[in-house]
Amino acid sequence: MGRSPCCDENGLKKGPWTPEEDQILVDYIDKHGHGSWRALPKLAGLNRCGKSCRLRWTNYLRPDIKRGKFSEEEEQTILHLHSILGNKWSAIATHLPGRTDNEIKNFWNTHLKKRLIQMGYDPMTHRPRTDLFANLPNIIALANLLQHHPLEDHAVRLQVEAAQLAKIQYLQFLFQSSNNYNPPLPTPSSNTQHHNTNINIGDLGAFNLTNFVKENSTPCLNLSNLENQTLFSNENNSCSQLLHNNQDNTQQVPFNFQTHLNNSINEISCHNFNFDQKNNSPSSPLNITNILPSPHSSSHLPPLAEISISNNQGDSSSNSTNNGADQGSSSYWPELFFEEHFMHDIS
DNA sequence: AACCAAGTCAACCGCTTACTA
DNA sequence: TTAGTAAGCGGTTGACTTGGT
Repeated sequence: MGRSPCCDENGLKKGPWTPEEDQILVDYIDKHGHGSWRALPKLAGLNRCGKSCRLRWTNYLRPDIKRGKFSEEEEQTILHLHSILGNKWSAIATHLPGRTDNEIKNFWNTHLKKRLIQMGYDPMTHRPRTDLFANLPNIIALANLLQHHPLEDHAVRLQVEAAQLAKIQYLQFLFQSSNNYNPPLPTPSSNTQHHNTNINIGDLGAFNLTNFVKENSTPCLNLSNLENQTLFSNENNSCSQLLHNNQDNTQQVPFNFQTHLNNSINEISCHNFNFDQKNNSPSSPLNITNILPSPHSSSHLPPLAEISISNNQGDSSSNSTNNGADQGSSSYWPELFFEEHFMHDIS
C-alpha cells in the first residue's frame, strides 16, 4: 500500500490559510458538503491539497468547533480518558464535543503533560515516576539534618513532616519492589468488574505527602469528595471504612496507614491528619476531585468496556506511546504536587 | 527599546487503516 | 486475494506570541 501523494504535488499552496481561502472552503462545503476531499480543492477553486482542506475544516472551520480555554471539567475528562486511552486523541475528542483531536493534543502537550511531570507523574503511565524516588534520600537527609536543629518556623517544620511522609512512601516503594507487588490500578469500571479496589497505601502516602506540600499547611483530605470517588467505594476496604467512619470532617482523624507496613511506618512517625474540608482548595485545577474519575465525570462517558480501545498490533503510535494505557489498566489520580518551589527549597 | 527564551498552536508529514475495483 | 486510493490519525515542525531581562 503506497502512501497517497498529497501536498507534494507541484504548485499547491502550503502554510497558513487566508480568510479568503477559508471563506471559499466554507462556502463550498455549505453548498455541496465536502464529498471527496481529494476532489474538493479543484471543485471549490482552491489551490490546496485535499488533505490540507480537510484539516482546515475539521480543526478550524467546522461550525461546531468550540474555541477558547478548556474548562476544568474538560481538563478532568482529558486526564481521565488519557489514563485509559493513551494518546488516542481522536478517541478522546469524541468525548469532548466541539474540541478537535489536534486541540486536545496541543493542550495535552503544552499544559497537562507538563503539569503531570511537575507533579512527579509519568505522563504516559500516569504513575508516579520512579526517578522521583531517587531524590527521596536527599529529602530524607535534609529532614534528618533539620531535626537536629531547633525548628524555628512553621515552614521548616512542614518540610520535615513532608520528608517524613516521603519516607513512608519510599518504604512503600521499597516494599512493593521487593515483593514485586503491583496491584491493579483502580478504574471506574474495575469496581464493577470486581477487581481488587483496595487502595494502595503508597497512593495514600503520595496523596497526603503531596497534598501536604501543595497546601503548604496541614495535610487534609476532602472527605465528601473522596467519598464520591469510586476508588474509595469498596465497603470492605479498610481505608474506605476509615474514611466512612469519620464523616465529621471537622474532627481530627488519626490516619495510621493501617497496612502491612505499619511496623516500619510506626518507627518513623504516626501523623494525625486534620481532615478539614476548608483546607482543600476547591479552586485547584488539579484538585483530586477533578482528577479522580468520579461518578459525575463518568456519568457522561460510556463505560470503559464500551470505549473502543484500539490495540492494533500495527499501530505504531500506540505501541510506542501508549504503553501505560495498554497494560490493561487505567491509572489512578492521587494528587501529587511537587511544586518546583518546594523542590528548589529542598535541593 | 531590543533581544532572547519559552510557550502556543495551526499546519504539515508520514504512517496506518478502510474501502474498493 | 491483491493492489491502489482516500481518509484518518498521531507526531512533529515552525511561525507567531508572550514574558522576562
